Formats: sequence, structure tokens, C-alpha cells
Amino acid sequence: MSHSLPTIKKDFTEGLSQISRFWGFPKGMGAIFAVLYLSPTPLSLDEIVRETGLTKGAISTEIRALARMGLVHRSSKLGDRRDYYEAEADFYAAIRSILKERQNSEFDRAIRSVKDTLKTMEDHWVEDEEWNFVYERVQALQSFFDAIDNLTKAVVRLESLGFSNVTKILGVLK
Amino acid sequence: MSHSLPTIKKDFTEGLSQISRFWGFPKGMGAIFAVLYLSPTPLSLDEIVRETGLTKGAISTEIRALARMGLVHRSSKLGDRRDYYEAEADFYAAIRSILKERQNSEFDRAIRSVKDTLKTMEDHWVEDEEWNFVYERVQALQSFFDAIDNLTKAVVRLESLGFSNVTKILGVLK
DNA sequence: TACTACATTTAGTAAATACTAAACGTACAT
DNA sequence: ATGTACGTTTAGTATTTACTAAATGTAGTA
Repeated sequence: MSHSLPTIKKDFTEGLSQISRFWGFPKGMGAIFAVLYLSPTPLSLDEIVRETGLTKGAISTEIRALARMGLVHRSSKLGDRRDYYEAEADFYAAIRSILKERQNSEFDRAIRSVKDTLKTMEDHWVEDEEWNFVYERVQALQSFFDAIDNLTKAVVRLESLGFSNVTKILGVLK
Repeated sequence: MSHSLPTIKKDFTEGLSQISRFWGFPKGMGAIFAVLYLSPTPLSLDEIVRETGLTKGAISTEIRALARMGLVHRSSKLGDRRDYYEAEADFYAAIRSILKERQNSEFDRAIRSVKDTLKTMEDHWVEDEEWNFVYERVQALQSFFDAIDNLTKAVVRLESLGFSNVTKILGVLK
């Protein structure tokens, strides 16, 4: 009845879908991950179709994004031409992998544009009160971005962003 | 010409818009913040209209979101019935404020649903291999969320998530 | 009281995004 | 080489989200 495994899986999947949407990812992405995460064995595309109700096309594209982020892994069985997917169960590893991925993204391009603005101003300096103000503000944002960047780079460098490291951080922040 | 202050401001605004979109916020939001951030004085709605090209209605609603996140502050001048807005220039303060805001959000509701799933399983336990597997996975996700939650709470509690704290964290992560 | 200068809400539109259905490509099996 | 079982791409649709224009609300001022 209401507490059967299928129901529980469905509720869980629903929850992850919402979390996914909250972070600006398609909700289907969360659903796909959830289904894989709760499966003891790797699943083929068609099995994911059955579990999520999405079409093969959608899953094909979204699962590639998940794989890029390191949240799922593709595998194959000998003598079976299908691809199989399984979820990355180590979330700390996943976070590192996501951060890594974001390095080369659109985001970095935008951040670099702030750096460029700064450079332009320095190269064409004008002695003026507002100019000065703007320069300082842009510079402040820039160094904030740098701090964030260093932080993420440090996280990515860690062999494992495990429980112990999180604990350490919590200790320092006390 | 191409290196005039208005041009520089416009480029900067463009950059922040993209960053905003990247994080799943409307690009107008980034633009509004950028304009305020580069203004030496607080601006009225109409001034923001002029600078961004958005309509008053849009700005009215989006600036409220920005204010909720603590990224802008509303102020007023005596004998002037207009509202004035200025950007929060301390990004560390802003981050804390955003994290705080997120505590009571849709996100937390979704996270709680994971906790509920766990509870349901414990209350209606079935001795079964798959049941066991699912339970352990849900539990792992749950404790991951807890770690994140503790981390953000710790950050929110800090009087100032300043440069020094970031440095400390970097030190620990070495 | 009514007028003015503003902010907010609402209803509708434009644009972006997630998704579907079906065509296409590819590699293995016969 | 042809057929089959799969994954991917494409073109189109539905849904969501950002935005506009205009109506409405509100407080201060004459």
C-alpha cells in the first residue's frame, strides 16, 4: 500500500526533482539521478524510461549532462550493446566534480569580463571622483571572486572532501 | 569613446547579468544590482529604469527579491516620497544573508522530504535486500544534507565571513 | 476633498527552457 | 549486405519564466 518500496522510491524521486529545480537544473535531471541512486544495479536507458516516464531522447541528453558533472557513470556489459548508468554515491566526490566542471564554463567567462573591465580602466585612467569610485567597487568584486575561486580550487584539489574535512572547516569557523 | 565611464558601466552590467543568469536568477536582477553597485549614491526606481531600460513594474518586483536576499537596501530621504536603493557592498555579508534566506525556502521543504522518507521506512520496516539498500542510500544522502546544513549554519552564525575566515578555511584544506 | 507623484499589482505577451515524437546514425548479428 | 537494437539528433510543442503596459493603490499636498 502506501508504504511499499515503489511508493517510497516515487516520493524520494519527487523530492530530488524539486531540489534539482531549486538549483536551476531541469527536474527530469533530479528524477533520473534519483532512480539511478536507488537502484542496486546499473540501469539501461530503457529501464530509466520505464522508471521516470521521460522519453529516451530527453534522458539521453540529460544523462550526458549528469555524466559531465560526475554525478552518474556510464558502464557497459560484455555481450550487451546497451549502455548502463549508475549514480555516483559519494556526494563529496560529486561536488568536487561539479566545481571542476564549472571552471571552464560560461560563469568563468563572465567573471573574466570583470577582470577585463578592471584592466581597461587601469589602461585608460581618468582622474575623476566617480571614476575612482567605480574602480574601487569593481576591484572589490574582483577580489571577492578571487577568494571564491581560490576556495573552490582548494576544494577541487582535495583528494577527498570527506566528512573529516567538513568537520575541520566547522572547527575553524567556530 | 569606447573607454568612457558609461561604456564601462554598461560592460560591467552586462557581465553581472550573465553571472546572474548562470546562477538561475533573472538577468534583470543582475543588471539592477550592477547599476546600484556602481552608483556612488542611492537610486530611485525611475533612475534605475533609466539605467537598465527595464520597466518600473519589473524592477519593483525584482528589487524586492534582491532586498529579501540582503543584496540591496531600501532607504528614503526626508521630504522625498520616493524610495531609494543602494547595493550591499560587502559580499560576504550578502552570502550569509542569502544562505539565511534559503533556510526557510522550498529547498528546505524538499530536504525535509528526504528525512520523512527515512522516517517512513523506519516505521514500516521490511526485512528485504532491496529495502535495505534503498534505506542505506537515502540515509547517506540525508547525512550529506546534514553536513551541508551544518556548514551553512556555521557560516550564517559568523559575525563576518571575512577575508580572514576564508584564509583560515584555505589553511585547513591544505 | 481632489490632485499629484510615486510604488505595486495585474493581466497579458515574449522569450527561454524542458520535453516529446520521430527521423537518423551506428554497430553488431545474421 | 541487411536487419535489428540500440543511442543521438532534430524539429516541433508545451510549459515556465521574465518582462511590459496599464490599472490600481497610497500617501502626501494643496
